[in-house]
Amino acid sequence: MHPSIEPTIESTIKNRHPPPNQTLFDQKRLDQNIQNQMMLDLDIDLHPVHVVVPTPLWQEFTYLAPKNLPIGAVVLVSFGSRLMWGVLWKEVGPCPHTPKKPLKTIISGLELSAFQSLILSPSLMQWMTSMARYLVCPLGLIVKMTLPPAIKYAEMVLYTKIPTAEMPTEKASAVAGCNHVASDDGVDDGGPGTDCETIQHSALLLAQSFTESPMVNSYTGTVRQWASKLDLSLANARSLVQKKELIGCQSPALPLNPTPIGSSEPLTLNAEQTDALDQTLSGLSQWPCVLLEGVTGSGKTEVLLALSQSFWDTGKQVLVLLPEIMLSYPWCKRVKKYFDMPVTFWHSAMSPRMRQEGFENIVTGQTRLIIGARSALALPYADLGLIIVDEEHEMSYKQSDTLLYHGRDMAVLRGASQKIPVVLASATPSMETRMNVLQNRYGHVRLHNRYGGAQLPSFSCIDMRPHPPKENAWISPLLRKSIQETLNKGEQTLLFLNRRGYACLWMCYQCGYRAACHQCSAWMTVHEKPAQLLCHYCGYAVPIPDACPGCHDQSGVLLMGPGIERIAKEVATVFPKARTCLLSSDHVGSTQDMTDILDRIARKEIDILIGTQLIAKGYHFPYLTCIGIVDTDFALNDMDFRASERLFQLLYQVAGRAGREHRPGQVFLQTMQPDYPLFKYLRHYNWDDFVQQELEKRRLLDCPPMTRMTAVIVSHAKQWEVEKIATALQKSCPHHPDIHVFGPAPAPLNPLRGRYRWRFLLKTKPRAPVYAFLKQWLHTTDWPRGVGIDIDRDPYSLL
DNA sequence: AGCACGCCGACT
DNA sequence: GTCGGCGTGCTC
Repeated sequence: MHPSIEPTIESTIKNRHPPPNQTLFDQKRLDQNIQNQMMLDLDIDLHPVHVVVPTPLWQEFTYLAPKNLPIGAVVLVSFGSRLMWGVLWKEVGPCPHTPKKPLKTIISGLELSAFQSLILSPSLMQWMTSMARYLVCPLGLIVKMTLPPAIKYAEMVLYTKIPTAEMPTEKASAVAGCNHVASDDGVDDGGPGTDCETIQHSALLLAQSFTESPMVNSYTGTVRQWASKLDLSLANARSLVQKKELIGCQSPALPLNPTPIGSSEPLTLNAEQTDALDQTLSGLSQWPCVLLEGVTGSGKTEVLLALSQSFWDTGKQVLVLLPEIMLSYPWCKRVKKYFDMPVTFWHSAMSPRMRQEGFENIVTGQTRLIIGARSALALPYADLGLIIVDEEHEMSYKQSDTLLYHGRDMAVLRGASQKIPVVLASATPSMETRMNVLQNRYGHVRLHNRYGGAQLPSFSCIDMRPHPPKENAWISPLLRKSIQETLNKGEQTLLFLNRRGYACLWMCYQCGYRAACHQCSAWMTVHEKPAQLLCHYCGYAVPIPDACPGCHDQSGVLLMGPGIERIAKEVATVFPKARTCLLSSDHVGSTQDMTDILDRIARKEIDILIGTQLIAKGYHFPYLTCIGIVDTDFALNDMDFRASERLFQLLYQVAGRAGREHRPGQVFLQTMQPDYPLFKYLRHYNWDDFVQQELEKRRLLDCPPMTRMTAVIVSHAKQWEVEKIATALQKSCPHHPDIHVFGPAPAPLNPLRGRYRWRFLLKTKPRAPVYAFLKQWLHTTDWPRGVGIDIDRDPYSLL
């Protein structure tokens, strides 16, 4: 049995799915076949093991596995009606539970035991367990992140090349046939269970003989990697395997490719950066995690790249986590500037081909720099040496695609589990990270100055009270004047307003009807570009009505609260000649759109940018010198305890876009409350004092980071069902001295997406046994269908 | 979560 | 008569 036969097993089984007029494939016969094949052909000892499959189930599933398969091996099993790749998690005792049916046998993993590169390390598995416990979710969901769906795991087999000239034919055939030795009964003299060891042993010898021979190219890779190395099509590379020119081999000892990295342009750091690099390196020997805090434009990225290089030099992989995939473009440009090395991207918007290629490169260690979104965090890296979490404070790290977790926190957890150093980078670190620094749990390195002597832009408030903004006049005369001056100088302006669309409310003059979302109890936002009313919470959209649905009046509507589209309209009338560009998630569909726009800005093809928080991130605009913050007052009334922190970070980041090179920048903040304390700190970029008073405020309110919180959300399509369950839960709530349960209370914005939600809020002491508490409370009874119980650890949104 | 099975309405 | 809706139940 050659390893290349392995995918064939999979496809054979898949082909057994019911041909049109036949009954379903006979699972029992299939199992028997596999088992027989294993027993007869290979005479392998089987034992019961738990395999964790990527499903959201709390049960454990027991299979029979060959004894030589290691814990952590990635294996194919038949699960229900389909085949799934899972992880051989643990061996189970001689007498596990008594299943009604005979246990199924692992389908593959056997051939791979000698050749596969995919075996999860104990420390990775430990992190996965910790993560499942933190999230209070089944392990299967974590496995789903580590082994993403739609990856062809059967193709993860490693091959090495037999140089046709040097390799004697007999040796080659002996090598290629080494598996047959095992499958031919009687040839091998070993007793039961030794065959696989034989395979492994010969494979090992083989691998050694190759790597030790100077004549032989020791490159090791998957078929796909060979195809790209030899510049062949995948099919041609596969035929090399058929022709035995590529033969299965064991994963070589890491570092795989300690080849030096070419550099296009030397990466030179200034004195402050060099100092920061040294401090970070020494900090990482002291703390598991170091915060690199640098003002916007201080050249953090260069410090991080220099740091990464020291890990690449030892063959280690570096993972850079970004809150938005859009940010990978500026990062990639910076990398390409200094290093001539392959970069692997990992995010949700990748094509299946890129995904497969990237996964193979990550797992085999072919790539040493991975730039990715949160989802890249759980992958089974060959040899991860450093995790960088850029823009550490970004709340978008905590978003729920499938599971609700904070990318930064899980990165720190993985670092701790696997002894991988973690660097958090930000100009405006979060209160949580700040707190960890204050408690001496993290190291702290600062960059105080902008790179190349650039200055932070001057910051001034424009008091809007004397001239309150009028309909279609949201830009104050002072700001207008400044924009004009900037235009005259041929420089760029950014108008910032964190409100998508045209207006945030559609309201009838006559009867006061306000357009609301049917599913979310939220007002519909008026959009112009696709002309529609849109719910920002669930995406429900309707055409803008011609007449008021309430009173059928056609005379007119009031559009309350300007969005950026409306500001754009005002700009068009005030500065008709200026070239403008709208930047929000509604106007930028893809990474490509974003890179196009960023390039246009860099080429000075745009004079006035009008954008939401999308532009506040980490972009570099050399000609941007004037920033107008149109309105932030709405944010001052936010009930969320993190509102001030968020606003400060947002405005600080927006301000950081200006005056990045030698042109000094100016920021104008329009407000009705110029005396608001936050603005006082902001004007002087006084982050430290802001943090101090903010932490004091949190202490008084008993809020994070002084205390930990967990939200438990009960949801159902019917209002009274939720109330019933919430009340029942309140009664059954256990008691623990370190856990205080508040609620239940109906969530704000009820219903959301057609579901009613009630919330409990748990405030807990640092070491409180939250997992055990929640398991006992919520998982002891089976809830009726339609009931949702969601747990949000360290919630960031109170919605 | 998937996916199959199962039991009722509108169609070539 | 079937195609197809989604309710229910299972996955070693």
